[in-house]
Amino acid sequence: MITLEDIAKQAGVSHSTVSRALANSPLVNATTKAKIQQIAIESGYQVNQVARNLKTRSTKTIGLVIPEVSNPYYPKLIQFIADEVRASGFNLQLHLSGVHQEFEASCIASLYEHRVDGILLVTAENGLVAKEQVKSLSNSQTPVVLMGWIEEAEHFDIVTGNDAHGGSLLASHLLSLGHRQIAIIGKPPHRGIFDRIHGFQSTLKSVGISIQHNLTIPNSLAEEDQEIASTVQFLINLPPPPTAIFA
Amino acid sequence: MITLEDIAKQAGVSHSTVSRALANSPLVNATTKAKIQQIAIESGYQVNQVARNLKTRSTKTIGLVIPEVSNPYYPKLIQFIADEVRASGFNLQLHLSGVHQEFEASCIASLYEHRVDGILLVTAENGLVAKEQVKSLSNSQTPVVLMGWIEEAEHFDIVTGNDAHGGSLLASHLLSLGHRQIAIIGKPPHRGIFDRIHGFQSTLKSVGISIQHNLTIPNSLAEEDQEIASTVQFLINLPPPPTAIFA
DNA sequence: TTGAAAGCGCTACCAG
DNA sequence: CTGGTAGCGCTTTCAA
Repeated sequence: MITLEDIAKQAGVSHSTVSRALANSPLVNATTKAKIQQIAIESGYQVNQVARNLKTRSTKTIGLVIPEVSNPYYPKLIQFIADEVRASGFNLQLHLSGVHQEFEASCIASLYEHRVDGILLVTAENGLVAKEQVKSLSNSQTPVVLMGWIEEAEHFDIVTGNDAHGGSLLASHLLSLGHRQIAIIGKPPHRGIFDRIHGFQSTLKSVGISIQHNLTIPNSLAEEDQEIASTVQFLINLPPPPTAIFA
Repeated sequence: MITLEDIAKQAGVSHSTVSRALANSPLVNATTKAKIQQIAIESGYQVNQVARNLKTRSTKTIGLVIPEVSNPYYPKLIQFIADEVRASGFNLQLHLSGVHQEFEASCIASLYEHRVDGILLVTAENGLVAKEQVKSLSNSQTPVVLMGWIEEAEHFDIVTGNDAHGGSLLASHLLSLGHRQIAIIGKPPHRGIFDRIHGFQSTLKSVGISIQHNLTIPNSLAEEDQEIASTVQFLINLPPPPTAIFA
């Protein structure tokens, strides 16, 4: 492995000068700089980021913890994050925390040990599993941002959708169109949907519309496309049928 | 950031001893060791892998270069690799080289700079873009394994499917079933399929069956499901129709 | 069983 | 403009 020292010898200067030259510092004589850079290229020198990271106390890498990758939502997220990270001149350390986030804690530990400059932690149905770790990390220097479903946001930095508000907006929209007989398909399989339905229903209630249970179809009856089709059929055949369906 | 030295002070020993104790070395007095480990846990010490990597000249991480992640094949690959890497106690540094592998070279450079212990390079339709880099890497200490389509394997370590042989096997199978009128759907959009068709056709030829061009449907006519359906319809209506379709 | 010391390759300070 | 030197935090000899 070729080092700064090797180049220094070849160029007849000190390794400090080489370091400066390769960082394109204006403190180096232009001729010397050119010569050094030339030698560096010819010899195929590649800086040792490990040493640099140790010295500068920064790794220019961010850690991404994501449950899995078979759910197509995650690859999309990874793609976006990876592009952004590269564009900013950072690196990505990827850890899969497992479908049930069973490795979440060890992923975080490993990333901290590698002194990544920041952690992006994507949670899933189980919420934030390694809560204590994240807490102690935020007390340290490492910034952590959570994405996904988090039960209690506490003092964490977090990016998530406001599902309840979304549901509420939907309800307002339908109400403004004059709908009063509104069916609901889908029972909460996980938090986000629960919140959406909850927001939807409470807005309905707030204007005095009571939830009609015969119009509320639990999710278990509407998992497959086919079942959804027949569920819709059933709703339409009701006397009177709903004028709108929230699904 | 808490270091070995901090723990050493607290325990009243030297940092060398702490290092040994945390590595569970038998050279350390059992009582001291227990005490040190206790302090380490209480203080929340986490080893600095950057420093360790510099000293040991090994990073326990492998670099994965993959074109993109929207093609569902790649997430599957990532999942598998990530699991294996973790199971072996390694870390994963992920780089997306871009749909057309436009970043392949810089990905490899970055991984080398980080002194990863090995690189897994997945190529796509463009083949191996950063050929020179890989060559010089294999001359260095960093092992590189290529996956995907590679035009010339040269001296690289490579894992790939034998598409031509696969096509040939398919042909033999159909022949053994007595088929002689065999249609082919799909023109090569990329190398693998080209090879498969080629292997298929040469096996056909080798037993004296000439390729019937009216039975060979170019891919451009069969990209969408719908078009494939009508293509099949067309083939079946031929006088005489093929008895088998290779698609 | 322990500590002192060297050194991984780099950056950055301080003199000159 | 340049070199010497210190030191990032760790592992690993070498002596004691």
